[in-house]
Amino acid sequence: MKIATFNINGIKARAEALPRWLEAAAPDIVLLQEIKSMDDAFPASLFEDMGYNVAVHGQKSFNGVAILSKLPLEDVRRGLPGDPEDEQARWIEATVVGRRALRLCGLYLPNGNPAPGPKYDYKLAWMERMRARAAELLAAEEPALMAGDYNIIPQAEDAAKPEAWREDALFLPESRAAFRRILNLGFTEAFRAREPRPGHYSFWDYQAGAWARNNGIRIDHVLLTPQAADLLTDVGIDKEVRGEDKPSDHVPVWVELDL
DNA sequence: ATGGTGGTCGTACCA
Repeated sequence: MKIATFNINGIKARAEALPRWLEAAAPDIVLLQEIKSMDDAFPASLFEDMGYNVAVHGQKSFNGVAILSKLPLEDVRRGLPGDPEDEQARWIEATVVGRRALRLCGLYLPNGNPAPGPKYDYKLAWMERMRARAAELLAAEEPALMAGDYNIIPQAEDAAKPEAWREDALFLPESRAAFRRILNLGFTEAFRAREPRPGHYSFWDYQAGAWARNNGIRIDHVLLTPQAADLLTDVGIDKEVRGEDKPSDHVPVWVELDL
């Protein structure tokens, strides 16, 4: 079962590129971020016509996450627990059942810039809430994954020019430590586990010819519980998508699970 | 050399 995460940077702007990639890559499940759409404006029928079930947690103009799945989506939950006053749409969960059940968590972690400042405080607080939910997933001792745009460059080798990110919220030591606090609860970072070599990126800025210069960063990640990691057979980044017409600034990152 | 591009909404904000 092929499960992908893809920050599409606006569903309206990606109305051609996203279906094109779905046809080519044929993922079973896709966790989408930055749909920048309200629930009722999301073109669910476009994907339903391609055989996907659709669950949306939308927001006007900003953020927004969704799940496309060829398997039925059960027990859908929207929003990251822990702060009832947080209205930003950055978290969605659902369960799919193959040979066994898999809990899916799709996330769009706050960017946090500029740091320091209130946006950075929000990022760190959000990550602490995520850590609590992550601990619950581990305690269940079942296959589960958390995939999405983490807005975290885990290590220097995950950036073409790490020095350029030294003071950025995506690479600050406190950001990376918060990411490790989640990871070190017992998750497997799927791409790193299967491809330890540097030079693999999932985001290239639209500005300053970043794609042409391969000035990228790896910030889209798939974290697996041990029971999901047992099922991992392959990983990949579909970087060629970045060079096609009207691309997102992110590309799909995927895992293959023997589910 | 502190620029540059893109999406969404609406003439500003976010990344």
